[in-house]
Amino acid sequence: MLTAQICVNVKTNSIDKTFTYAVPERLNFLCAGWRVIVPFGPRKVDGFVMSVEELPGAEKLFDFALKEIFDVFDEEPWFTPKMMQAAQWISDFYLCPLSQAMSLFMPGRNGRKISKKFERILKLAENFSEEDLKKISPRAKSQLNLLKILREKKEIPALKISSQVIKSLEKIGLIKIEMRRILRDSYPKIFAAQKNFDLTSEQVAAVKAVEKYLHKKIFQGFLLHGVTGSGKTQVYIELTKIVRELGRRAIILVPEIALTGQIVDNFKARFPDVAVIHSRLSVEERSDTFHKIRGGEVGIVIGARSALFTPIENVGLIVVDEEQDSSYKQDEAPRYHARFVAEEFAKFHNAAVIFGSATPSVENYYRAKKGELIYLPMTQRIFNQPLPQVECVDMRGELREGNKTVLSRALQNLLRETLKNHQQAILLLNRRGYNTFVMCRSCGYVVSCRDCGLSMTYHADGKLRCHHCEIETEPPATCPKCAGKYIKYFGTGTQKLEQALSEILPDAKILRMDRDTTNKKFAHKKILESFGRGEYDILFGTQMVAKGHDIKNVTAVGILSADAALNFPDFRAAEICFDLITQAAGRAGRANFPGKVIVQTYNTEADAVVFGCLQDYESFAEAELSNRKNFFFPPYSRLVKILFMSKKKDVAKIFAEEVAIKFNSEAKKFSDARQEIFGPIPSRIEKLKDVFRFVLLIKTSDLNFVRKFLHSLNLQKMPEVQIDIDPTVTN
DNA sequence: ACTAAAGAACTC
DNA sequence: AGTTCTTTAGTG
Repeated sequence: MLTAQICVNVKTNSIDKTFTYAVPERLNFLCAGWRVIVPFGPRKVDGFVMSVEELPGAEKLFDFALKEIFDVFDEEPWFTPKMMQAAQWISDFYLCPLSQAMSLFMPGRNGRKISKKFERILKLAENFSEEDLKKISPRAKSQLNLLKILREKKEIPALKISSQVIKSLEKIGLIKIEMRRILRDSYPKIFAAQKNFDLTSEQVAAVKAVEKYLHKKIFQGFLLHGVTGSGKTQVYIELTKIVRELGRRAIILVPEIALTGQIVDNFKARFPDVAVIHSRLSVEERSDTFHKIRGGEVGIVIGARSALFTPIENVGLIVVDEEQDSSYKQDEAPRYHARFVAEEFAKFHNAAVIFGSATPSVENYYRAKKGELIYLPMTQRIFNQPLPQVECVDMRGELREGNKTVLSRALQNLLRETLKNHQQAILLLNRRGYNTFVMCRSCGYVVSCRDCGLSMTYHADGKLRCHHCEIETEPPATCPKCAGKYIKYFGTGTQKLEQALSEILPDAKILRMDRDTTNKKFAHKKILESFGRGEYDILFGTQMVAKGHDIKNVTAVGILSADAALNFPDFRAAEICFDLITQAAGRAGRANFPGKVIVQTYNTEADAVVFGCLQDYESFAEAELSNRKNFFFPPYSRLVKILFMSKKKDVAKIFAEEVAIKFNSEAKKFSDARQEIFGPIPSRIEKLKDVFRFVLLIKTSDLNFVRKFLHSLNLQKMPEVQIDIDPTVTN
């Protein structure tokens, strides 16, 4: 009997095995990779064929009757062997069900039918000859006309041709009709020729270093550490050219596609076969892109982290641009880190992986120092532009001297001067909304979200909004706790900054960019283009103003609250703060004018601020590494976060305590490696929709041991437990 | 003794 | 996840 191992796509953790199904005769062509529909219990679900084998006497091997596969989903296998290998690896490493890992490789979460658009194409019949023209009555002018056009153009869409004409010509066998799939692509083709500048010697060196490995077709990781404006993109392009000439393909990962329009444009302008993949594409667009990739028409895939999960074959190069960016981590299951997965995939493909950044993650910097990654430094900006001059302003001093606004006097002066010189400025304030929290002056009550307990932000439309779950409420007129009337609004968000700017600089044309103004597709691009054309003087907003664009006339940058990032209770806070300062500062003075940057802070002594203002990555990284070493944080350890949930507070906590005790005793018995377990502690979001949440955090130098331990307790199968390997948020 | 509700087991 | 089977708690 022909049987198949099927991974059923049901949304649950408790199933992590395949099921054996009988393959009916009419589906005897099935092989690994097909998506199918199978009966499962009382219902029908979609599933993935993991393997097909002839099992003689299968009827007797099981003490139940095998069910038959019901139907197929597509016209061809959906998963390539590489995709299945990769999914299996993700499932094993991140302790998630295989079905969940497989679902990453589909345009939508489940295999629902996706509408495909077809058009009818007219062609001349193969045996068409000049003689055939005479067969047609001279009165049938439209028919003759069509044949003549087809003789010239070989094919045309049927849409504009009268159906009667097509019918009669097809009837006598002079033309044929083909169906062709229309592939939707919302990215316009770019034809503008890009100037090719001569590479700097550092760029040449970087390209040469990688090129050796590209030719050898073996795995190797690289850290391309280039200051902002050093031309990392050009290095990616040169390497992609080499890989394409070798007949292999490239994957270029960028943090969030909306913020990185320029990299897409640069690639599209130079290569004819670029596909763009990211989460804002519709399922249909993505499905069409998959189809193109599967057909081998695509040489380069650019996109956010999900661009790793396409049917691309024969990959020679994977680039992870801005590798330190936290958006590479998926914060829902499967909780993979695209930076790590990219490296693993590069191993599968015998490809080179390039991590690029102006401020590398200290993890990768450490690996580069050890020689695990080949270090490619680029310290010079192209055209030898000087790095901008950075000044640090202590906001405690401003307050003492009577300036209560969000803009220090130094920054106000810089903005005035910039406007006077007809140059542009960028201001970064990493909080959206109007006021960042609402508090009762009498009892200190802070209005917080009913579901997740985080403080609510007041928005200019008069609503309070939770920035975690986006729930909306009306602001209370009196305190819900003590009924007091003195409800006050504190903290400045981008909306309030907008008002402050228009008061301080009434003549300036200002443009806000944050999540609230960039909801629509391509809104980022439109805002940046408009600013780039000089239609505004000041662009201000959240961190998205600091990323991935290059606007020539920007000479001033203000970072309004550099240490807001520092106050997050997270071991990466300093790194994020340093990164933010460097990114923002890098926007200034990229063309002919030297830039000036003002960093406002309440914490002038912090390493991240001090070295950030000095633009001294090495010193910062060394200081940070020594901190990480002291506290046994990555790269000196790896982290595993386990979240326990329950409607009853004690149940979650007690279970977590039991796991912690068990871990300690098992670790003592079976592992010599250094490991520490913390908790249970209440999660940052202590209670979400009536469910209590407790966290255990494991620091380990033996990740395999921890994974085996969790597996032995079957924690990955429990719906009330979430496992996060290499978490970015530890609470 | 009986019933309703909560938990556990199972899905080829 | 959704369904069914099993155990437990609640009722008079």
